[in-house]
Amino acid sequence: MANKKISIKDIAKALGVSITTISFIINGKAEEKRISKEMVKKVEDYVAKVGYRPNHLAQSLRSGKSKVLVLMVEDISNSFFANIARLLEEKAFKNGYKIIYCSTENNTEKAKELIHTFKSRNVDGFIITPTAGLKNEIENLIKEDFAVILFDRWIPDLDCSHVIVENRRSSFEATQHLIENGAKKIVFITVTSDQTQMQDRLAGYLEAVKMAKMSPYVFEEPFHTSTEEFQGDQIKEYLLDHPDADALFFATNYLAFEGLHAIRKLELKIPKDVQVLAFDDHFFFSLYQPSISAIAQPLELIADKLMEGILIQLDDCGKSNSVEFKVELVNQFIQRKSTEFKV
Amino acid sequence: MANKKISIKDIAKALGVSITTISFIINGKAEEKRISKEMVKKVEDYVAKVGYRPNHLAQSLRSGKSKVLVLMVEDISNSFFANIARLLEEKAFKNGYKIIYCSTENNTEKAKELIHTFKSRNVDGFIITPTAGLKNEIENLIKEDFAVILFDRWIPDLDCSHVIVENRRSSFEATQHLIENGAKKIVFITVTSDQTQMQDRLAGYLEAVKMAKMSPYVFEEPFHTSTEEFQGDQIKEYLLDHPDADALFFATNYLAFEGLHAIRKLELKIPKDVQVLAFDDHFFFSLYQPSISAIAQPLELIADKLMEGILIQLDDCGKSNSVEFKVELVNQFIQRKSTEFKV
DNA sequence: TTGAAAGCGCTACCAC
DNA sequence: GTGGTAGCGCTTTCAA
Repeated sequence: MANKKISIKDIAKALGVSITTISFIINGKAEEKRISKEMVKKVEDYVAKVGYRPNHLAQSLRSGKSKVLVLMVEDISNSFFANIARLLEEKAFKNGYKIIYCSTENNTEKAKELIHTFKSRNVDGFIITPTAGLKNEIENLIKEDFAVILFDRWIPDLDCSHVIVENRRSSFEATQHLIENGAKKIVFITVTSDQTQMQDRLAGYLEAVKMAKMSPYVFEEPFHTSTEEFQGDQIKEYLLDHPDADALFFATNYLAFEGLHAIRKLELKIPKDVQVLAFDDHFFFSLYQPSISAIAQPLELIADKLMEGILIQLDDCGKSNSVEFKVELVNQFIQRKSTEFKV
Repeated sequence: MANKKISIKDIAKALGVSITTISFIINGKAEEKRISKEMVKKVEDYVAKVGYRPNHLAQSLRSGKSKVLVLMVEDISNSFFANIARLLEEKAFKNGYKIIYCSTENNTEKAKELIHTFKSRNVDGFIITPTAGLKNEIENLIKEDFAVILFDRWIPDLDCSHVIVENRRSSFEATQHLIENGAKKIVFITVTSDQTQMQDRLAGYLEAVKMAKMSPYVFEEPFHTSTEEFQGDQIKEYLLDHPDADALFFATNYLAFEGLHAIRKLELKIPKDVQVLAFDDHFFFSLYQPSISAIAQPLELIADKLMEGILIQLDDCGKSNSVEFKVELVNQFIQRKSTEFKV
């Protein structure tokens, strides 16, 4: 059991057979290469007996393929990404691929470094939540015929497969919902970011507000992701300055958590004093009291489409660059107590 | 920019220099090998110009090392693991290592398969939340001189480095806290699992209850992890059968979420009707109303110790097996409103 | 039906 | 100071 490592060569020696033959058998090409049944059996038995495992590294080096996909997300501790990761891994596994994840922490330099590392490890494909700074790297990946697919956001002026959701539309409709509920002053709370999904969510809000001839109120926090402290003091200050705000629309769920802290500190009642709504659902929202309305992204479907999109590229290796795989999925609005119609 | 891939050989040809020399320079051995300054400059300039990147795959194949560590957790979408993952990644990066994660989903077969895959990809070390079924695989990893460190739980009868927390003690003290608050019937809610951390948490509870001459009440759900639905109906049934339960101690935070659902459905008041306490803090607990007391594990420290422990093995390559690195860290009890002293 | 051998890109020993 | 070359373990073409 502790035989350091047994290679194809050792087997060849032990069995007095050539390396080639063994390689064929191991790779299921026995039929094709018309190798005798006895030979196959002999080799297979021996392989099973010594517990031989081919060295993937060497296989990759030789073949240029690795059956490994990389998932690069902004922050793996964000529940949206963590869930996508889990779903993707499952699906990849079924298709014979391994997934390895890593977090870019929205650090373009780190992301570049990671991309180079993985490139030189012959991974077959990349699933990425990109930052704008990654445009060149991604372009190169495509040029060099790696399978690439983006999600959550995409990069303008870059022709690349992606899976996103209807950010603008959902945001628009959700805002209208608040308006129908009687909101007069809706504040959109977001972070500074030029990422497309954030821009689209904002756009949807602005559009709905404009259509209702209301004034827009946008509060923008400095960029951060979910992992920081959720104290919400900045939002609290904003609300103190805008005591007549009667609805808050949070661009992400972690912003909503901060907002809930702020609301609590100010002892505001939801939805009586303020309605609350968030983009991107979280199990938390159904448990909080009152429960929080949210726009739920179709996680399972996103993962499905990502696999589908990347497999297309992986399969027809080479001519893939022409493939158009740009998917925009529908979200589901989940109304809960925080936006209940005011009687 | 789109030069498919440029290898060390191409450089050698272009510069009329030998491969060896280039390899030395690239690997910072120019000094040691006393290579002339001009030569170094010539090569470095060219390397920079063409953007040459060494092929890690080939390096690993040759050297047997990869500077990659694998983090295998039960479920990456569980916030505890996701946070550890993020912290570890950061620390690994600083030490020149890459981390790749994967989820075992508590599936021993899948975990074995993953271990084999990574072994044959020459990863340098494994950081694992093991299941009992993994004992053999882990033993082999150690025999084969991979760096290995376990966390969250460990495997009895297996001599392996690990980083865990004081489960039993924290559980004991937390139970006493409930008793001091006047609880007469404390229910410990857990899942069926022989994992050491779960057993220890249970043991701590039992000990404290026994010492107070109270009867233990343990409700055990079938095993599951955080990703399922949080409806809490089983807990609700249990509580209906035990209407006099006046304190609930949840062995994990996701169980607490289920419990909170149940409590809400039963319209019980926290802490008046039932006190609530959970092992493993979650940002949710400080936001929920009333806020929920919890035993917080020292995430940052866990990640630190894991890196420290695995680096020891990585550094003194070979004789590492004798190293004893078994750490048990102290948790922090965070009292919140859900266990406030009853007046 | 099987085998020899080239070579993926790199490291490192040994020679000059 | 610099270069030739033998592999790391595997796939695959070509030959026998």
